[in-house]
Amino acid sequence: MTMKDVAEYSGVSISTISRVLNNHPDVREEVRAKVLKAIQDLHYVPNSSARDLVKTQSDTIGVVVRGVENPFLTSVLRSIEEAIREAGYTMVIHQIGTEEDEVAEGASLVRSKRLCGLILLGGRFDYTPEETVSIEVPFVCCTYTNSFGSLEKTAYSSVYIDDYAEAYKAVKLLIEKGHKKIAVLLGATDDHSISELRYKGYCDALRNAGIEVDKSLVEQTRGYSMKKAYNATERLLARRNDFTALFTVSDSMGIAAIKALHNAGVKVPDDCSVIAIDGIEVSKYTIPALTTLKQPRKPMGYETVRILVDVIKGKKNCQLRLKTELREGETLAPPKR
Amino acid sequence: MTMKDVAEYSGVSISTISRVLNNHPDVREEVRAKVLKAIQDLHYVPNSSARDLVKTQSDTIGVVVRGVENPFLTSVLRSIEEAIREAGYTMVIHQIGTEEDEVAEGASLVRSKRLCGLILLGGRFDYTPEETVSIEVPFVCCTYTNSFGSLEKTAYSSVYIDDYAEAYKAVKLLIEKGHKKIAVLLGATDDHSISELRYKGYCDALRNAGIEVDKSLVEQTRGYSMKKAYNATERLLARRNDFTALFTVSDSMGIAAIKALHNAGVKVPDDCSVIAIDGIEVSKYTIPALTTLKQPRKPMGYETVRILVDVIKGKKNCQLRLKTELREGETLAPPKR
DNA sequence: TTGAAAGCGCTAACAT
DNA sequence: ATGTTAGCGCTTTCAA
Repeated sequence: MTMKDVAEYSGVSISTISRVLNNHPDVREEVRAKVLKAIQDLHYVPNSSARDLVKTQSDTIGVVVRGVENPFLTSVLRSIEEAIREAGYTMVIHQIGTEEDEVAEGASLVRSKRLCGLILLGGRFDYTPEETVSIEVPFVCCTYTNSFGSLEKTAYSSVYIDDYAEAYKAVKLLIEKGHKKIAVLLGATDDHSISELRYKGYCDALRNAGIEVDKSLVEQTRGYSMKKAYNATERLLARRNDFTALFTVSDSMGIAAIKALHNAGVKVPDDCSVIAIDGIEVSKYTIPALTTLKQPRKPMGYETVRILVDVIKGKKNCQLRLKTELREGETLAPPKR
Repeated sequence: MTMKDVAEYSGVSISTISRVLNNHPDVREEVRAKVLKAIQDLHYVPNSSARDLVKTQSDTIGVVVRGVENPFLTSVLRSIEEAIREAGYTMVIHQIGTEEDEVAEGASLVRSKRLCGLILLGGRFDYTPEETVSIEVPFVCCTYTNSFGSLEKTAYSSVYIDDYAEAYKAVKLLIEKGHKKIAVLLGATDDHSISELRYKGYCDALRNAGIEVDKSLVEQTRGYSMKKAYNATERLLARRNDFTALFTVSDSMGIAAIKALHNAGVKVPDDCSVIAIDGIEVSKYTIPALTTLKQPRKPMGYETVRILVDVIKGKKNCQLRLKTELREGETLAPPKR
């Protein structure tokens, strides 16, 4: 079933079919109707390979995401998908594992599928100009920006929250409640990731309040699974049982940590307050509901696509910083001791 | 950057490049090495549109999923993706909204991308032969089967759990604990969906235990979001406050229901037991941890792909029924009253 | 073992 | 307003 079949069926040439398909103006209404009917009758669907081949670039935007199992990224992905569709583009998702490199994978995807743009959803913070040139098309980093890298501002776009400042804000909330012994659960303190930035925010919030950072209150999960967060909390508890508050870098970690605290007989929030960053849906329904700084997931996805489309159409690259909003749950209380 | 460039760079013809790319045997080792080097030097990546165009079918498997926001489906998707990659195929995901029709979308995708096979992840249970012929390639229903439809067994494949029997099992567990007033939370009782099947299992488990089905203990959420489940539980509680156990058709609903019960002062499991079906990760970490029948998500994804690939290669269609496994949480107790 | 050449289905420039 | 035709980059006969 090709354009040729449709052409024969409706008694016109294939160029006319093409014109109808692409909404070109110069087709007689009568002919257009006839062709449309033929397309319907034959259940004709254009071959996108042929279409992409002849236009040396497609209308396809690639999204490279490291692991769809992350519920936060999943919900951003959802809004990216909506936005791409609304903008009239097609999306192709490419999932990668923890070890794979999103830039290399993305660059390969661009060439292979002749993408017109690329979205990196949850990636490294330290790209170099050398590696990103290989991407060749406009790209935007979604949920993060090039904090540790050496990219020119004009070379990429990003939509992100200020991880340092937001973590600072979260910890400050704990301090304002009266907490002094505040533990933190994070991926790692020195991996050039979101964790490192948020760790800095944690440290500075403490220092600016005159509290010294105590390394034995810092626990690294070495991964983002709930299981690892649970185990890390157990390690933390084995070492220290006197902290009155806990800051976790993600909601998932927060939920797992609360469970570990609970199982160890530590009541949240009475014995220990907990605050996190993300604001995924399920953490509204945990008991107690998690207090968290909610990332604007929907705007994040929509703005990412808007900026990408703008850059594709010739506008300048830009970095857009979004703000979180406190979603009050039930995990905050003043310290008892 | 095309094969032509690589050909010129390495001083051979494009057919030779093609042979190297496709691992054809008759290429001199020396020439093969030269070509491979050229490909590396030039960072050449084949244009998949051109490749797909010439081979009238691609090595691409399409996955149509209704809403990635469903955490259960998301984790099945993850294993499908792994399995497809391991089998040497490429995956294209197509998300659809609640109102769209997966069969029509899938059929269109097949023609548009010349797919060699299709996976429907979470779809309707009532396909007719007339609509599925349009799919044209082998397809498998993942997480469900054609319980309400009229498809011949030879016309499709599926990998699923026995929703009726598993719901029966869940409710039986509650009955064995001594419960008699058992409420149920589901999407709808008559929508030809997973909810309807599980509702039947609920009814029969009660009847076989000599308990009459009480309609006022049946609450329909009319959707699968946590918010709707929460609100439905509130409606249920407003109507009845004497049930001692609750069966929910999904983990997400179960978590939301527990929250609603908790907020209404009903203690889980002391005042009310809860059991669900799915076994997603987060429900291990809620307080109390949800008792649930865990679906074999990983095997489900892998078996789906294995069967699809088999059918693509000429084997017969088949329906594979998997079993759940009880994951004991902390939401089951005998009734107090 | 290698090269030349004919399409795969489509778009767009050109011709009518 | 409509038809003819030259590719887009690749695979695959067929010839050498």
